[in-house]
This record gives sequence, C-alpha cells and structure tokens, in this order.
Amino acid sequence: MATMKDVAELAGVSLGTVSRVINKAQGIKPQTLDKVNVAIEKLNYIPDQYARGMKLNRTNTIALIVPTIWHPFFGEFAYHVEQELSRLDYKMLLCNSAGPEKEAEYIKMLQQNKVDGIIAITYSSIEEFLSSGIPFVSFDRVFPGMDIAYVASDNKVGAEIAAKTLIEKGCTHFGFVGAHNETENETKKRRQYFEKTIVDAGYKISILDEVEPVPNLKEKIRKFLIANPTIDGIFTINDFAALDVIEVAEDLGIKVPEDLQIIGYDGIKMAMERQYVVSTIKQPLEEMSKKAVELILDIIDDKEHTRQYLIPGYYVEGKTTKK
Amino acid sequence: MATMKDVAELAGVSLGTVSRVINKAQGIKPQTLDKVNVAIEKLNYIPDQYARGMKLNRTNTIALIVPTIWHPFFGEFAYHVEQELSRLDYKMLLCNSAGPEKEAEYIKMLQQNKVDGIIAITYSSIEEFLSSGIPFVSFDRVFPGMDIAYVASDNKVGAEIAAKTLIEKGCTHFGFVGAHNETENETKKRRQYFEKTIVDAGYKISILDEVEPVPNLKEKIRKFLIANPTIDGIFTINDFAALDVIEVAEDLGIKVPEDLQIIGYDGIKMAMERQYVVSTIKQPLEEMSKKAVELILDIIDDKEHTRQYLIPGYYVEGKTTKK
DNA sequence: CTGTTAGCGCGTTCAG
DNA sequence: CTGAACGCGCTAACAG
Repeated sequence: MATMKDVAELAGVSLGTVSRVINKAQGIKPQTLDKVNVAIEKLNYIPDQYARGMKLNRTNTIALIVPTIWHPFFGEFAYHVEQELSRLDYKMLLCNSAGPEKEAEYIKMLQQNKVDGIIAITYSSIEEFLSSGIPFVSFDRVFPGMDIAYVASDNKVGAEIAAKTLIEKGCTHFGFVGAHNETENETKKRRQYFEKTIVDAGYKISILDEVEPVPNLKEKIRKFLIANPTIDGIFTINDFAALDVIEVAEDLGIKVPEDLQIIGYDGIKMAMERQYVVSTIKQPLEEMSKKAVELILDIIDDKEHTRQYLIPGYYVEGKTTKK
Repeated sequence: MATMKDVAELAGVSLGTVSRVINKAQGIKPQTLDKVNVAIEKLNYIPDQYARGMKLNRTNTIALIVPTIWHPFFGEFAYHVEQELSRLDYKMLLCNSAGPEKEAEYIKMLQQNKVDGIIAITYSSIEEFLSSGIPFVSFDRVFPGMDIAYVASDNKVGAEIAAKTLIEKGCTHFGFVGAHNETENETKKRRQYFEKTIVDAGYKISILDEVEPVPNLKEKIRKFLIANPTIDGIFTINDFAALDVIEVAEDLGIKVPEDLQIIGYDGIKMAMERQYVVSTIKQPLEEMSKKAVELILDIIDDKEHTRQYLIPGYYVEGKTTKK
C-alpha cells in the first residue's frame, strides 16, 4: 500500500500539499496539483480512511441494526438503506440484533468503532442508545415525548385505508388477526384504527389479537374462522399473518378472495422483482429508507431538521381481494 | 470519550501498562491489574478500534458482497455469516453489488477501509479482487485452475439427488427449466447432471434453458408445458423458477403435485421461521457460511488450510412432490 | 513486572 | 501558495 509519504516524494512536494489535494482544498497551483495527481495515479494511492477517521472522528460508516436480515421486510429495508448510503459514499455495517442482549453488545462495539451513527429497528429498550450519545435514528417505532429521531409508517392511515378498502369491496363482517407484545408499540394502531373505522361505519367486527410469542397462531386462526363463519373481510397485522390466514382458509374450504378477502400489512415480496404475496398496505420502504439516511446524516452534521417522520403507506392489490 | 491516557493517569500507571491490561498480556501484578480495571470501569473506557487497527493493520471487519440483500437466498446467507462473524467478534460490512461496476468501486472502498477480508458472491470478473491482494473467499462460484478460495454447494450431487428423487416418485417424462448466462458457471451443472442421470436411467427428458436475462420466463414455460403435455416431473434451476412453473401449471389446470411434481434448488423460505416454498435441493447455507468465515479468517491469519470446499445439499420435501 | 518512546497514516496548525 | 512539525489513540520494542 502506498502512503501519502510515497506520493509526496514521487511528486516532489510535501505531505501537507498532498493532503490538500486529497481534500480538494482551494488555491493550489495547477502545476503542483497536476504533479500530485499524476503521482497518486502512478502509485495507485488510496487514502486510509481509518487513519483519517482518527483525526476527523469520522468514519463514513453507519450501522444498521435489524432483528434479522433473513426476513423480506428487513431485507428490503437494508437494501434501500445500503443503496442510499453507498450513493452518498458511506458504508453500512449490518447487525442482526436477534434479541435485546445482543443489541447492547452492539452499541458498545459501535462506540469502539466510531461508526458515525446508527439506524435501528429495535423493539427493546432504547435508553442505551441515548446515553451512548451516538447519532441515532429509530425506524418503524416512535417514541412519544422523547427526543428521538424516527421514521415510521403511519399505521393509523394504513389501518383506515385497509378498512375502507374492504368496505368498498363489499365485506360486511370484518376480522382482525394479529399479535402484539407488551411494549408500547406503534403497530397497535393497526388494530385500533381498523376497528374504529369499521365500528364507525356500523359494521360488525371480530378480533383475534394474541400476545407474542404465539406458538400456534394457525390453530388459533382456525378456531377463529370456525367460530366466525360469516367473516368475509380480514385485516392482518402483517403479511405473514395474512399468509397464515390463507392457508387455514384453504384448509377449511374457504375460498380466497371469493368467500374471504384479506388485506395484510407491510408489502413484502420474496425478492425485488417478484410479486406482492397478498393484497396489502405497502410501507413505502424506499422513501422511508432514504429519509432515515437523510436524517442520520443531518444529525451527524448537526443540521437540525424535523426529527420525526410519519410516512403513510398505500394499498397494493394482490390476489387476496376482489378486483 | 475517555482515552487510554485518562485511564493511565487515574490508575497512576503508564500507558504501556494499560495497553497490556487491554490486551490481556501475561504477568501483570494483580494489584496493578485491579487498579487499571477500576479506572477503566470508572471512566467507562472503550478502546478505539480504529486507532488500534492503524497499528495492527487489523480492523476485525469483513466485507460481504452480494448481488442484492433483498433476496431470500442472500438474506439467509448474510444472516448466517453475520451471526458467525459476530460470535468471533468480527463485524460485517454489507455491500449490494448490483452489477459489476459497483463491485469494482467496492473493492477500492474496501482497500481504503482496510477490511481484513472479503467474502463475495460475485458473477463478474474476479481479477480485481485478486490483484488487490486482500484476503478473498468466493461463495457459490468456483474458479477452476485459479488459486481462489471458495465455498460452494456441490451442484452435481444436488442435481443427481433431484433426478433420483423424481424417478423414485414415479415420474416418467422429465423436464428441466432454467436460465443461464455466458460466464462459466457452476450452476450449469444442475442441468448437466440432471439430464445425464435421467438419460442414463433410460427416461425421456425435455429442456427449457434460456439465456439470461429472460424477460418473460413464464410465457416460455407456458409454451414448454403445452408442447410437452406428458411431462410429470420437473427440476428447476432454482426455487423461483419452480414458483413460476407452479403458477403456469395452475393456470393451465395442471395439478401440482398430482399431475406434475416439481423440485427446485436452493431451499429458500420467506423467513427463518417459515416453510420452504417448494420441494427443493437445500443448500446448507448455515454450514457453508460458517465454512466461508472460517476460511477467510484462516487466510487472514495465514493458516493455510484446504482452500476449496464443495458442500453437498440435500433434498427437502415441500408441497410440490408426492409423499 | 512496569515506564518510556517511536511510530502507524493522516490532517492541521504555523511559519515561511 | 507550500513545507515542517505536531498529535490523534494505540501497540511494541526496549529499558530499567
């Protein structure tokens, strides 16, 4: 590896001059600039970002913490974040938190490594992130009252769209299928506002809302569908739950979407070029990812912008609703 | 951020001593060790990995390059790699190569950043990796004759298992559905040995093997199935192709698996806890990932082990074959 | 067993 | 406009 020193020698200038060229400083004599550039080219010199980072306290690296990358929602999210980051000449350190204990470890690791900031989907306690003083953006979870920057989808609007869509498509007895955990959670609005919209419109609604973890959700769904044979429109907490409902329905001889229409949430696909797996409320992940990146960089640069973004999703028609 | 100097002062020892404590050196007086540890605790001191990396030329970071993380196969792979890496106290830099040009950029970036090594699934030219001199492990692609470390699945064995399984399950007219590109490619063995096994067994086989990119694979499959109505067993180049075959078959009123049995390749799921989407030849990604990590670390440490691993997959029964 | 010191590769004064 | 010198936080070699 060639170093700045080598370049300086070859170009017949001093270290400082080379540094200035690298950093595109003003007022360098075109001639010297040329000499240096030639030397850089010749030696195939590449500045060492870490030596540099040590001085500047900047590493141009952002950490992304997700529960697991092996999941289409997080996979898509990570994809967009990385694309955006790389466009801006940043790198992405990826962490599967896979539980609260590993998250804490990661924070420590990230401090050591001086990543410039963290974007995280975390469902565990956030205090450690705050106290660490590292620029931090929360994704998909809001922290009411706390001064934490976040980007999340507007679950209220999404739930309302789901309800209205099912009503438009002629359903009369509605169901909600989901699971939740104890933490105060933005996703609870999916049930809350779906229920409210249906009730306000004067329709009947039945709820299946288990507490996580749910070992045998399908069995629960089975009983739920049997107990409520008139249900003809279901909104689920996410697309995976919708897939479960489909399987159970098929098993019970209930035809989707003829007898039962289903709308999920998230908008997952198996891969970018594939179809959506169910009719769904799509979270605009590309837009959200870009916003999250913009936010974290603004925070790093101390440009204070709006720090909280709630972005609405939109309905995507799949094969689980009537045309 | 506290530094080593602060710790040394507070503990009343010198920098070197603190360094020794951090690095768990032998032969430190228990008393001093204690003093230092207390000071570290008190100051909440965390060593700066980058300053350290500058000395050691080690960053404890591995880059993983995949075409796109938004894909269940690469998602699972990245998941396992990260898990293993994190277990060994390494971090993972994730890169979506999304085409050859970005790959080259990444190599440069990675040199700058002194990642200790690269694990890559790359279908473009490999020369740049080699010339860069960075420890490198190729995944899912072998380089015959070249001294490149790789981990890949044994496509020959997989294809043979697929053929034998379909034969066992009573098929008599076989089909292969796939696509390939011009690069010399290990995955071509999937077709090659499937075909050979079927022919050797004395059965009839029909082939649909397009050149990538294939804009309308489903239409091609449709024509293929119509032209070959007696096909009752199909092996596809990967699980996505199998999904396409299923959709077309359903559309044509062909029942899967009653009329047509299908075996894919890869063993993708939508997420860890989900089912396999089709009967398939599963690539043992967890094992392969661990091996890839082991390999890259061995190369970094100059421990010369076997540098080429071909790991056989195994048959997984899904819903596209008879019991 | 511990303190001292010389860099690692770079950015940034501060003089010229 | 440019060069020399210092220091970022740390490790390693060498003294003591």
